[in-house]
Amino acid sequence: MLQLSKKVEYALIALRHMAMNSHGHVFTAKEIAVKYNISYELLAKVLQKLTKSGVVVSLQGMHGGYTLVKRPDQVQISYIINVIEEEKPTIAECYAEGGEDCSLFDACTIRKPLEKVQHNLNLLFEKTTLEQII
Amino acid sequence: MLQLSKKVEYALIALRHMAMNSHGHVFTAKEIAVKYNISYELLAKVLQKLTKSGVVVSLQGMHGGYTLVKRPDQVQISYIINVIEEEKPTIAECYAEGGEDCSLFDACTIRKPLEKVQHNLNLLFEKTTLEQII
DNA sequence: ATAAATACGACTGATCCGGTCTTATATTAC
DNA sequence: GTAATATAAGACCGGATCAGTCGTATTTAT
Ligand code: SF4
Ligand code: SF4
Repeated sequence: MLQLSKKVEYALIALRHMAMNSHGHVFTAKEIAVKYNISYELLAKVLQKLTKSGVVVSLQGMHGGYTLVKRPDQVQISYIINVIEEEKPTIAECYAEGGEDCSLFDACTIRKPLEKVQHNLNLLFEKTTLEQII
Repeated sequence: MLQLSKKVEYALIALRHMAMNSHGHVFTAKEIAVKYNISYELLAKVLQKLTKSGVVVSLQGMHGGYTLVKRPDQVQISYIINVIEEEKPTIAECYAEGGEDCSLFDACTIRKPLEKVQHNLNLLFEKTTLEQII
């Protein structure tokens, strides 16, 4: 309940790892997975998503790997979650994109008031960047 | 991901319903379930938990039901979640009570920094009370 | 006695999620 | 040009969680 998924945690751990060390350095999925005891295949998929979203760039082939290309203070946690989960973090399905198919939608009396909570959650995850977790 | 469970939503809807109407009034699980299109049995279990935690009191037998006994501004959402889920809302298992059995615990580098986010989430759910969603 | 309500635990089906496996492709070293 | 090493991408699986249901006991007003 309310918890970040493992994939998001792995993304944050990997990104933090990259941010901590010299910028421009290339890290392989394997070395990060080993260092932090993360499933290699899973981490690889996470890094692939981060690549597609432009947070890191990848180099294929031998001596390949991933490089962080955004400034840590420009990488919002909300963005990472959005990239990995492929949806924004919401406290109820009706706040997600096109999520008006809750059967209670019309009768629901808490949707409107909870928008404030949702908004505050957005602010929290937006103001928290990679830099904060270094 | 990050979403409140249906049970928590049902609790909030029911509590709001009670708070809106005259204090001291007795509401049955059935009438609330019908009004908001919620599974009766599920709502009943939710109200039972709220009873055990002292947010409402129950009257058994005919003409029984539930009555809100706390002032809306005294009922924190964090408390409701805690009661219904039987655990505090956390963004990672390691922040839950006795939740140090994450296999990454030692190697994890984001646990410490994310405490701040957890703390802010706590504040958000604590400062949000039933009164805010009326 | 009967009806109407809460109390409580067992059960079920669907969905989600962490993790694995397989195959393809790209790049470098030799 | 072949072997080695890396990313890319998608299929697959087993366990856990969760919304919802059911059955049964108990309480209380009429
Ligand atoms: S409409 Fe109400 S019940 Fe449905 S998801 Fe939104 S808040 Fe929850
Ligand atoms: S220790 Fe790290 S990986 Fe484990 S639950 Fe806490 S934050 Fe997540």
